[in-house]
Amino acid sequence: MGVTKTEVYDEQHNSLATQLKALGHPARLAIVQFLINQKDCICNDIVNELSLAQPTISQHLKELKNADIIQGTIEGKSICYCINPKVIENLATFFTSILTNLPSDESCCP
Amino acid sequence: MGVTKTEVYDEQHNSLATQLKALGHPARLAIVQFLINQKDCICNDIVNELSLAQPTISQHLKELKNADIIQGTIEGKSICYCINPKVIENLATFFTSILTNLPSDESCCP
DNA sequence: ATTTAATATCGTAATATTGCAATATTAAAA
DNA sequence: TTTTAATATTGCAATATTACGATATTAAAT
Repeated sequence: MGVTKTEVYDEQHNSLATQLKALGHPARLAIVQFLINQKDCICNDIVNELSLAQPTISQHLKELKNADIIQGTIEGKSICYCINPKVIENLATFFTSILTNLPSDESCCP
Repeated sequence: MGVTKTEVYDEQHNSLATQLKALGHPARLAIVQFLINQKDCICNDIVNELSLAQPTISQHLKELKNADIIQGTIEGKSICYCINPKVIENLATFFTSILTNLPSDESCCP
């Protein structure tokens, strides 16, 4: 039916999935990378960085914002976007905690 | 046009995106969680854990395997799946490195 | 050899995503 | 006030994803 059955999972998995899904596109990763590389968070000219049309990038930005990965405010005729450190911290914690919970014996699946 | 323009991005972003996308679904996160909770990697009965039909879970497992998140071998009439620690390590590193590269001044985007 | 149990594959319907041209919005600049 | 520049929204076509019933595969158990 093409629609994810979110009601079947717990809230933690659903929100994590939303964030990971938002980052699961190379354009959005490239945008995040670009935001990191910027010293201050003047996030102009993303369009010139990527070989995508402006509406496409705008759409990707919207999705990143919906997933709370980035946050932004309007600054005159441009926009100031930057990364939401909370979410990144959340994700970093998630993966490192998986790592620590993995069995040390890696030979179980040859 | 509905198709991601992978040729526009570098290889690092493309492969990272593949992994994140694979994890960007609550069912697949739940599967990963289940695999972690299992002490040894006998990964049976996932179907009974989730409220999804068996073909659906099989499909999700396939995607996790394609993205190299899990690895498995056939064990008689069942299958032994477990997590690929390399990829998780890779993702953990990615997010922690973002964290360290973030400006300490978080007040740039109010 | 037949049955059983676990998983995979096929086919298909419903829905979501991707990308962009055209157009709208908005606020600074002229 | 008109222009300009940056970004957002709309609409749409192409493609991908999600979910599952039906069926196939496979190897152990009977």
